Amino acid sequence: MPRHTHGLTLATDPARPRKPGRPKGGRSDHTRERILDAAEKLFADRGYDGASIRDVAAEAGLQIHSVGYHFGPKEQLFDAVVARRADIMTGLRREALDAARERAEGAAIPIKQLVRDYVSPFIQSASHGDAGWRNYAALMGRLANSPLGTEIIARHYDDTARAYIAELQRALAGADPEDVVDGFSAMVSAMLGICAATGRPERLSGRTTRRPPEDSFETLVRFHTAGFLTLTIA
Amino acid sequence: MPRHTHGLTLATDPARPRKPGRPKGGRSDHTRERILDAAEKLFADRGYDGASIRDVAAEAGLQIHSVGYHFGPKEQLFDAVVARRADIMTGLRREALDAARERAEGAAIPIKQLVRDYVSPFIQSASHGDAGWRNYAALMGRLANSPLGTEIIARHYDDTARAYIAELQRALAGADPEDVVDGFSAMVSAMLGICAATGRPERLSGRTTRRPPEDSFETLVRFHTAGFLTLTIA
DNA sequence: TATTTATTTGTACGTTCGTATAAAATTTTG
DNA sequence: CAAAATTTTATACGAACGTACAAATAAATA
Repeated sequence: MPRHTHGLTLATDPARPRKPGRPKGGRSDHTRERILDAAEKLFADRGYDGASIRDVAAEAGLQIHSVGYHFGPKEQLFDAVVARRADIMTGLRREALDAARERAEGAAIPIKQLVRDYVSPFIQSASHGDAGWRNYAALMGRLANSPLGTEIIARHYDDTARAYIAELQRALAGADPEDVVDGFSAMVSAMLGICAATGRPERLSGRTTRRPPEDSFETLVRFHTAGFLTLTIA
Repeated sequence: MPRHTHGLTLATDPARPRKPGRPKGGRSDHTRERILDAAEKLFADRGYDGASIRDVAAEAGLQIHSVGYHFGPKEQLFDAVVARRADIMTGLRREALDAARERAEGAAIPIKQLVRDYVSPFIQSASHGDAGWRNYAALMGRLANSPLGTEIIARHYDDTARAYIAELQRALAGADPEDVVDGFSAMVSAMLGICAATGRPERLSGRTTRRPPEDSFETLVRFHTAGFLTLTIA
């Protein structure tokens, strides 16, 4: 019977092929992680429709049907790819928000702190994480303005996004709440753009090598903090 | 012999089917515009790989091969869709830049003016233009972080983008030029996000109806102008 | 009026797509 | 050791894909 449910474990050795038969200890997580890594890479490079399940299986060194066996239809695989790291991302953002609330002792959290806390986990992962994180960052950029993408993003990111927006609105008491949402959306778009590695910044600046996302981090924080602060002066 | 070249004309009656045979006055532009409109809509809704040439032909009320006859391979059709309105967009931005230069009389152009001039044509078109412009805006949002998309964007938008960036760098003399490029990228991302109609702003703000891009325009200009201005205070 | 050119229609080819079925292989369970 | 459960391999199916070819039709040209 297929298992379309999953629990998150660490990826292990991604190179060794597997012989048929039931594995020891009931752990097929090894294979599952391999599939997710391959799908993450291919979805990032070619998009949802551009990457085929066959390609994913080949990239993972498996037969076609193994993918469907573990994750069901393509859309569920896609969701699983997004969900895996979204859970980590959301955990870090929630922690940071809780810590900031404690430090503020009932007062509003400073804007700069909110911007930094939301953006930092993503940029740090895209800068210092493994290749998987870089693929994930590129994938999220591609997803951002597509119908299927925003549906999945909504499922995994919107709750935390709303929590940050609520704090931003509190800190920007005089501002139009809709403007704050626009500012938040701009911040997220900029964050994704910095990590997406499209090559456009290089083309626009005449650079030959890519500027690491980390180097843009402080600029992004200051830029958007300043943007938010002008929203109060209506 | 197929004609894979084109000249831009106005779209005409998009509903009447066509009988075979050579049209009067050598004008097949009617058909070409119909195809571009259909492709624009479907590429925006489903992405490059998600929209098939068959769907495009059906949407335009034509047979499959008419599309290939007029535009050649799929990628050339895609480029033609982007190019059509990119030429208009670039024209407006160039005009605005020339006018601003004249008004500045040799001095640096104010940041707010540059932001407004670059963003305004796109947002105004997405707000007040016909359905084609709204589809185009959604399409550009989808393209932004994909390899094929950025390649095509580079071809049709980068020259003008560099001209604006040069003026921004001049107006922000103290700032790191790379930071200015980051700011410009953030501005473009925000512009696209506002026009993309993904439904995410509604979900994040609890709104039921969509906020028209026009209502976000002044906010976007102020927000990003403020962001640019902080780049000088290193 | 006869010929050429431009555009559309209709059909077809080979490939790839997502998904399904069947069987083999190995561990776990009783 | 036998039976059940799990995960792999292998193969297959109908549908849809991008592209191409040939024929038909009507305007333009001579």
